[in-house]
Amino acid sequence: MPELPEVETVRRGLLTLLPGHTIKRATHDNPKSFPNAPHDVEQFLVGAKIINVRRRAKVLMIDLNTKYTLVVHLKMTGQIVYRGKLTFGAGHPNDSLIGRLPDRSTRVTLELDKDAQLFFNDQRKFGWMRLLPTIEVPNIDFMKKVGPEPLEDAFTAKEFIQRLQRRKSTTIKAAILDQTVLAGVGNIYADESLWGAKIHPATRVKDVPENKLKNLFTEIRTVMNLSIEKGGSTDKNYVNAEGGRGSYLTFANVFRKEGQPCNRHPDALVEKIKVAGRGTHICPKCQIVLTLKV
DNA sequence: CACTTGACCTGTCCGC
DNA sequence: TGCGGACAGGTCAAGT
Repeated sequence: MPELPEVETVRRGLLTLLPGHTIKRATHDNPKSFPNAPHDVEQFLVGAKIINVRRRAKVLMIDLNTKYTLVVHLKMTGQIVYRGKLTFGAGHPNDSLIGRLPDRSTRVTLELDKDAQLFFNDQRKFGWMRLLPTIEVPNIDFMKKVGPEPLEDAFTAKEFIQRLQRRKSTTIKAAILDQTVLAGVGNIYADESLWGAKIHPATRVKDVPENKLKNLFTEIRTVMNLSIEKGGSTDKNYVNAEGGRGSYLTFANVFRKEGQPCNRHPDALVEKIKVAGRGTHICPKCQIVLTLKV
C-alpha cells in the first residue's frame, strides 16, 4: 500500500513527534515482523534516544543515539502510528483509530518515555522492522540495488530514460514499478503517471517514443508531489503517523475509478485491466498501445 | 541477464 | 448465512 508519498508523509509526521523520545521497552508478536535477537534489542534499542527520521525509497529509517537505526518497510498493509499523552484524549479526532491500539494487527509496540507509544501494525505480515547499525543500512541488499529518488533534483529525465533501457522488452508499467530503475513508484502512482503521460501501461518500453518518456518522468514527479501535499492515498489500510488518512485518491484520475468518465474524455469510461500481474486502470481513449514496426 | 510467475499472509468482497 | 475463489497499494526467489 504505502508508496513513496505515503512513506514520506509518515516520515514527516514522525520527525515532528519522535526525536527526543527515549525507548523504554519493545514487544512483538511475530519474529518475521521484528527479527532482531533479544540481546541486540536490549543493548542498542532499550534506553536509546531517537535522534532523526529518514526515508529512502519506500523504507523508513529511525536513527538512534546508539549508532543503530530502526529500518522499516511497510510493504502492503504496514502502519507506523504514534500515540502521545496529549494526542490520546477525549475528543481527539483520531481517537477512534489510535485509541484502541494495540489491536490484532499490531506486530511491534515500542514503549516510549512521556507516556507515549509507537505501534507497528501490519495486517498481512509482509512488512518488517529491523535494528541495524546505522553505518550498515546502505549495505543491505535492497539499498544497494534500489534506483534514484525521483524527487531529487540530481535525477534527470535523461538518466531516467537511460535506466529504462535496461528493461526495454518489458511493459512500461513493469519497468517503472521496478525499484532498481527508480525508487518509490507503486501501483497507484504508476497508473496515475501513465495516464498523465497518455501511455498505455502494456506498451513495451522500446515502443514508447522518447518525448512520451520525458513526459512520464515529469508526471511521476507531479503526481508524487501532489500526493505528498495531500498526505498520501488512503484506500484501506494506509494512515499517517498520527492515525489520520490521506486524501490523494480524491484527486486521482484513474486509480480505483473504473466505470467513471475519464477527466480528459468524458465520453470514455475508465477501465480496469491486468498488466504486469497487477490491477491497472486506464482511459481506453487517451491510452493506446503503440507497437512500432521492427 | 531479462522477464514472468508464484509465494509470502490476512482480510474482504462477490457470486453461487 | 455459508463457502469458494479472486483480489488487495510490495518485494523476493525461482522458474523459463
